[in-house]
Amino acid sequence: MTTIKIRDVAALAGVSVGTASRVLSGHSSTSPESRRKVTEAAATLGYRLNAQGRSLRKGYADTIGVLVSDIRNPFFAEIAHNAEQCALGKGFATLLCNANESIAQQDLYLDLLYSQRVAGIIVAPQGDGGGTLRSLLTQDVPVVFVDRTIDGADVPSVTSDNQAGIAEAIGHLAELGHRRVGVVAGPQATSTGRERLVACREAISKHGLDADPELIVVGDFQVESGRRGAAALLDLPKPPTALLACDSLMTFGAIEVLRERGIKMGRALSVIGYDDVEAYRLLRLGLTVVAHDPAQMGSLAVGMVLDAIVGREVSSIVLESKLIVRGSTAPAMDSG
Amino acid sequence: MTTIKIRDVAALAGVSVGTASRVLSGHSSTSPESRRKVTEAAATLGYRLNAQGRSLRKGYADTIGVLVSDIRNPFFAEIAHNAEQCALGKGFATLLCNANESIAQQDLYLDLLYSQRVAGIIVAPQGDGGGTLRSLLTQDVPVVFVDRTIDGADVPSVTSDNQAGIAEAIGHLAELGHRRVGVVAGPQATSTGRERLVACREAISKHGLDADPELIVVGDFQVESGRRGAAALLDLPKPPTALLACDSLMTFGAIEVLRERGIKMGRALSVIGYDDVEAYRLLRLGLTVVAHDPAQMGSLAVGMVLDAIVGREVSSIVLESKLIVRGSTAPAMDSG
DNA sequence: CTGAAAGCGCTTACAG
DNA sequence: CTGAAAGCGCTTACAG
Repeated sequence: MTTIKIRDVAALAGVSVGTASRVLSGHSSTSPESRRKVTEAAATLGYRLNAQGRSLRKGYADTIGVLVSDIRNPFFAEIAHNAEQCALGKGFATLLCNANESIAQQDLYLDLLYSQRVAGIIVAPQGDGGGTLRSLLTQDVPVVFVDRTIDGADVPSVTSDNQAGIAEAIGHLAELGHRRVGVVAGPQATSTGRERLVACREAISKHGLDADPELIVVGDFQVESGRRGAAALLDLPKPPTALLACDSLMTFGAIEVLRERGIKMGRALSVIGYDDVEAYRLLRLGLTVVAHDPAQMGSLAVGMVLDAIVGREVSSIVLESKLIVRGSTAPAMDSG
Repeated sequence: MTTIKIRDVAALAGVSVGTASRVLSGHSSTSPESRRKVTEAAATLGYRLNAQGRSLRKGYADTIGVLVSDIRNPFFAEIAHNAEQCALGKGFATLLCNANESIAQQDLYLDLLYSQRVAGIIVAPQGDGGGTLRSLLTQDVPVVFVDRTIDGADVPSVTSDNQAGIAEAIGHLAELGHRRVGVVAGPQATSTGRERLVACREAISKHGLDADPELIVVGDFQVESGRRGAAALLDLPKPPTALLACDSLMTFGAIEVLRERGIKMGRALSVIGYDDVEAYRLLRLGLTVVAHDPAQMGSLAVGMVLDAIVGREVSSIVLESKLIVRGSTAPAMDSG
């Protein structure tokens, strides 16, 4: 069962391969008669295009690459899902890749996507922009950053206003009378991790809250680090009266610890989570969160990369990020 | 900035393209001297392989395709993640695609994967095996089904023993004295949806439970259908005393309804969920579940497809599926 | 160990 | 509208 190629279709249809190609790709002008014959022959033989051949000749493929940092993270799953659906609507298939929060794996998949000559790449990057990422940017494939950015890289991005969301969150806690706010920060190898931590420090200082460095622990955007971070904060000689976790997975971890210890959110401890993911709703614990919009990020990123592909100028977009107050934050109880 | 090709590397290194290719792909024998020169030239120029060219020539790519039914479903995200990591360890990059529980989209991506000439395809299929799927099976690309199967298709698969898990679940409820068990079943276009529903009916009949057809509602493996299904069951003139939802997303939906209505699980209503996904742990509501192992499914599927690629015989695997009893199931309260 | 050459499957100016 | 031919970037027998 040798795989059949356009030459076979042309032979059966009694036309040249050129004509067969023109019919099959639907581009140039063809006579109704050849259209009929070629279409019929292709159907009879079960012809299926070899994309390698086409792309090699055309110099690019009708695919875009989407590289997220962690496909099991519901926030990124949402971005990926929306990007993919949106791209599909515009005639581009998506190659979805998972960096698994590893720079080495990010580089590997970036290499893969480039070597597949995808028309464009959407990536939630990590690291310092060295390695494959840097060299990729010197190639002529459009790249768009989503959610995260790389310092100094001249790449259009769609991100959230981390600073504003965090400022609101800390401001809210300050208003409620909290002085010691514990922060489970994200990895400093990511722009979101850094920006949110900087914003925390600024807001803490601005409101004159306790700037004890012990109140800040750095996690890695994974559930387990949220657990460890929250536990460490609670075990402090002088524990915080409020907690802020800087992504959804770490928020999950933190909440688990509270549940295990029987600590009621909003009473003994105020808690603010990050990313208003669907799973929070299920918890029905009325979690106050810093919310932004992964679905919109995904769609906008696709729009940008498609614009870039056709050579249009694109500029970065910063989406809103805001506090949604629910029941998990409450006035501070006097701890001293 | 024209993209540089192997010819440029060869020129700079002062060797033929053949030698350059041999060095770069690391296959055939080459002299240390040419290795040095070519490697250096490639580095200097920032050469990056064009996978289109290579695959076209070799007839296949070092990639496998993984097509899941819904990337936002944590169960499939887990399968996808493990498959991808496992494949990477064996030197294969993964092209992850999302059918979004749509047969049309499944076909589209199947087409894409085949046209990319991936070395093998892992798919959680849906539908009757018509369309692209059928024609794909006549091609010579190895296909492995994961989680789901297609009736009559001669394709190796790694699945869970749905029948056993469901039998245990219903048996457990029968033992607790439940007579009216409500079932939120999965879509009948999927093998898992069908198998689980059949198993429910069998077990209900075997234990002499109430076989009222109103007690069975069919959903689509999405949260919203779990909500609707559970609501419909609870609104029955004679509502069930126990509920079984046949996948994790529908379980989420059902739980939401219970929470909204203030129904305590395990007291007023016994509940059994499906898939022991991580998110359940967070709920800390002690959900009794039918559990199976998506991570293992993903790894095993990769092993099978790689075996098939090198021409080894592979046979289907059925993994265990079992009931984990927690607090959400309790003896039936007399409702009459 | 190496070079010259053919060819993987496709598309697209170029003539006609 | 159509055919013949070149060429996309790579690998691999084939000689040497």
